[in-house]
Amino acid sequence: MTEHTDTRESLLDAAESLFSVHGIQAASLRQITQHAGANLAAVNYHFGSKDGLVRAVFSRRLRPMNDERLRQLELVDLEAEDAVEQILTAFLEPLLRLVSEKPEGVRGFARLMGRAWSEPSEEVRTIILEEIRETIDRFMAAFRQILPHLTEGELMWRFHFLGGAMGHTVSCSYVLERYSGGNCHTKDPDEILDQLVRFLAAGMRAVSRVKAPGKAH
Amino acid sequence: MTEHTDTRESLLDAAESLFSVHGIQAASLRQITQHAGANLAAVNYHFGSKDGLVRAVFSRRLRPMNDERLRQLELVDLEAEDAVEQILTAFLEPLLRLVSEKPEGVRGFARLMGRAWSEPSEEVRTIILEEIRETIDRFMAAFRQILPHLTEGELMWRFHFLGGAMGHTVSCSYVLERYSGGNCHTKDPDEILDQLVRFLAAGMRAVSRVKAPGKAH
DNA sequence: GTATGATTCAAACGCCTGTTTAAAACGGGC
DNA sequence: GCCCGTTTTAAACAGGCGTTTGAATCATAC
Repeated sequence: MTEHTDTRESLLDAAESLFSVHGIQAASLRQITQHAGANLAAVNYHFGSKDGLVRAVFSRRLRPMNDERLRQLELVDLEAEDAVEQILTAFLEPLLRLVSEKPEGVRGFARLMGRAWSEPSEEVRTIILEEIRETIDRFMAAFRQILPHLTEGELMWRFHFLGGAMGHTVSCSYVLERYSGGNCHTKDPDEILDQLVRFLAAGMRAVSRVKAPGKAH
Repeated sequence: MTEHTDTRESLLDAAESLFSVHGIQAASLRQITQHAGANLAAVNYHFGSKDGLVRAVFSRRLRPMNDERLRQLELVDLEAEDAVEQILTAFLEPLLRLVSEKPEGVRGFARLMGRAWSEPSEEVRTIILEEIRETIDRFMAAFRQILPHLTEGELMWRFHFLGGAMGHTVSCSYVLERYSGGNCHTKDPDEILDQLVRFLAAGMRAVSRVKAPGKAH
């Protein structure tokens, strides 16, 4: 019988944690296996290669996270005055919630996720993009519906900015923590979410470059 | 006589370009020196170590860029209605201009810069932070002056989001290029600047969490 | 020309990487 | 008891890394 998920899971946890601290490339299999209490060869046995491990680390969390995002999106009232805030919350909350999750490794994933957003490695970006593409399309569609005066290009730019602010926030808000001298509570996900939504909602609502801001073309 | 800046400069160019494509850690000295037409030992001779090279790559561009930012900030009319846009432009334009600069390596620096923002390596972040700290303080002061209703925490969060959107934009707008199917002109710095400023200005102006949005406390 | 300091060069150093191997240990079915 | 597929183990592999060395080359000053 296969499926002794014990060391397999330990490896994922250790990898997730170490990837988030040192970066994917810099975290070696020797570190990871030692941290997981497993043999060096275990990674290649269970995942085929380091690349396979990377893929597994992301897949494990991305799928449930994006499912949750879509679940929350379905509950949004697109007619409401604060529809923009509701959509943003649906997109951001499932990620930000991980920041304060109990096992340390999960918290690491949020950091890892934000950094992976701008990974140099084509491989990593491809993995994430495949996993997240449908989610992005669905959220873009929602924004398109409630912000019809925006051009398609504007919509994409703004979603791009949104992603940048989000990724930067989850991956290095600890920099802000040190720098702000106690003015920012970077450990409180509700605070982060509130600040992010407030900022991004205003940005999404900004007047269009084309002249007619209040009416669809 | 010392100061044969020929290979020294070639090394900086090659490093800048390769760092931006593969990441700092993944770009090897063998790649870099070969790309620069220099000997492997040249890096250690001219810069002492790979770390020294990294430091030099950043310093070469950061100082002039931040000088230009501060120069433009001095010209901003803080009484004007579009003061927020003016400040944002002063901060963003010097970086975005590099994206379209003529030598390929310079363009690379913008990408590198955006990615370095969330580098795992403490070393790299320290280098950048030292170089940029005064600039950040000056821009924060300007925002504080024209947005007095914001709390200190809110100001920092919003500047943090600003940095995230900016970094993400310069480091991986090529992803957007491929994904957008021609709707976004990611090669046109004026277009990028316009979209960014429009979005971020609205975000900076968003109502404060505390109840009094129009008046200072 | 020759001495001098700066620069380049090929070669090697020791270390760490991801991966592979073949043998050992384990664990339930018969 | 033994068998067999799964999992673990220690050891080695080939190759890349940043760095060091000491001799060769170059440019200049005398």
